[in-house]
Amino acid sequence: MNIEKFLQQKASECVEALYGPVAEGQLQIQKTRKEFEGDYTLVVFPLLKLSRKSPEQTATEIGAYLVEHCPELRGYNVIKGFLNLVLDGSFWAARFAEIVADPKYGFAPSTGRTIMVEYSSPNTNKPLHLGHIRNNLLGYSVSQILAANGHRVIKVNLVNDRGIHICKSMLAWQKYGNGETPESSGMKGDHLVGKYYVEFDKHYKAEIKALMAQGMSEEEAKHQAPIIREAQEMLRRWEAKDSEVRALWEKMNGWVYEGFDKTYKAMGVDFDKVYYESQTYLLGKNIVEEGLEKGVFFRKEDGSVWIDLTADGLDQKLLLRGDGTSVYMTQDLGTAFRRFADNNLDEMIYVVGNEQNYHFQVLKLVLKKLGYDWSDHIYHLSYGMVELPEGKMKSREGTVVDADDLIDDMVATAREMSQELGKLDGCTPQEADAVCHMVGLGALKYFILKVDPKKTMLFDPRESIDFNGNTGPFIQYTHARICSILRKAAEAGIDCGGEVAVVEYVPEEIELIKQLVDFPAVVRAAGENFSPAMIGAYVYELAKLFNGYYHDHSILREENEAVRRMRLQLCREVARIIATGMKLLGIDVPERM
RNA sequence: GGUCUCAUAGUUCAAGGGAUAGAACGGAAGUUUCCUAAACUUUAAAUCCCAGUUCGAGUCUGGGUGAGACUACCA
Repeated sequence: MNIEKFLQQKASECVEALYGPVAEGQLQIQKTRKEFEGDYTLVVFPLLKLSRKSPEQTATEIGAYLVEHCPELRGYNVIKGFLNLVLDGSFWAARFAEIVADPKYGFAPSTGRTIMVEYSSPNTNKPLHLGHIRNNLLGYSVSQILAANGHRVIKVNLVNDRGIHICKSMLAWQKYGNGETPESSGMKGDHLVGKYYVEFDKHYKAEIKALMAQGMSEEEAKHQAPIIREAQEMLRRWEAKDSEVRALWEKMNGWVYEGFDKTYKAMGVDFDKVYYESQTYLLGKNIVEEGLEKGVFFRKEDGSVWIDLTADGLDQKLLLRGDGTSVYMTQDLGTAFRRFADNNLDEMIYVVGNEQNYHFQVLKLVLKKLGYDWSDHIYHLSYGMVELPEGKMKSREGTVVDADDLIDDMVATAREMSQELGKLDGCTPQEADAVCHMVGLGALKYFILKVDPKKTMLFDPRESIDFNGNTGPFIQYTHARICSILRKAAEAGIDCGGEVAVVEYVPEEIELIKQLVDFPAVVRAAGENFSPAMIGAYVYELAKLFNGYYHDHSILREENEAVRRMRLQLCREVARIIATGMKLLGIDVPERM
């Protein structure tokens, strides 16, 4: 049950009886801040116009009325314009019993809505880096959260597998690779291809420099450098379906996919459907035709097609080149159309960095102007860049943080710490590996997801990600501790099933129950805001509350059997919600660590 | 130049117009004969500047300052 709504209803009846009709927004129920006594607080300032009395007097009148007419309330106190309400212990016992009885606690019933989430969308010319990690973790987590909110979610990846940048790697490999393969070099496929992308750039730069030394302008040199012309020729051959180029393309992309699969697997993300740009890049031309017919687009003398968005505060935007070939926007129009038509989508979410805000603004606007109402159901989940202390990552300057390296580092750090603390002494090597992977990735994922997606975040590789404090491992540790208690209880043959025993709760127990009660509302809010960070903050708070409780109160040593049983049940529910919440972030929790 | 985003302890992050701005790391000081000390407790430390709206502003509005992104017939 939603307690805020419940109290709002009660307060509404009360105020109506005392002062007359009230509007919805005038009744503000919020959780009472820790430093005051009470569970929920009614802010009475908005009601003063109705009551025509002082804040204190109004609050006192409402409080007295509520306590008299609402058996769930045990008492109230007034501080300035704030009416703090204290709920009865039996009320919390009832809420707790509801949670225990609900195996799908926190999950909403099916909404019947279908939402597609596109994320990852890598280029196949270089390995994944830290920026991709944020994208992947966000996309996966948001998908989980939306599913928990009752939506049918289709996770898709649109792989950018064609274009001049792909040809650059291919050409460099052909020229300088000497037939090197992932097997012969022992390199992961995506890294091997990435190496040749860098190699291309090196030669390209050298050629530009040489041409400029001969007196050519930089601009011209960039166009005239033989290696770039060769790459462009390769792209033309690719588009003409030249069998030799296509074979090379397939071979090298195959290496990359093998590498990506490993990275995705290590990160624990997956997709329901993978699109390849080589198969979608011709889409959208019919939409361009349609736009021309409708007079929404116009053609310039050279044959290129544009839309004029100056009236909307934007610029003119190219939609089709003069030679009839597509640009990014063309295919995005086409794929959006195709996706809505084929999947009967209610919503389409693009997890793409905020550097493409402009692109998505245009995309939505163009579709809107064409009369497609579903453009309102396109949402660009625009996340901020991950910056290094020196600023933005630049692949050409070698300042990128490689995804595989980072994951390996995190797992290695987890292993070192575990060994230092002697945490995994009784485990088999397999169990130890699994825990180190869980903890290392938990640290990385939580570190990234706890930050509000839309904000630019900073990552300092020199200060490695923490394992103490507001971190993934802290939460995982809390879970492991609870599991340990439950294990010991089971070994001792202590039964902790059955009805929730109604007993007096200590304040820390009420706090824990309150936090558990909030879970469904947090899941809903996280879904509405596409914000894994909200789940992270919630689970951290829950873990922190539990650690304080654990420190001060004995669970297994409690002598009163009913109290001990209640405490064990509380432990079990806390562990369950921690695990559930972390799952929504894509983070696994260990049973021991 | 134009459009947009951001600005909170030394650092990294929180705060649906509400009370004395929360955490964590780092700093200082403590806690283990007792369910895992990757824990717990205590402590010092912050809303970029100037106006405005409001009973009430970190939050909304205007102006400034600073940082970043975008403004390709690349994707």
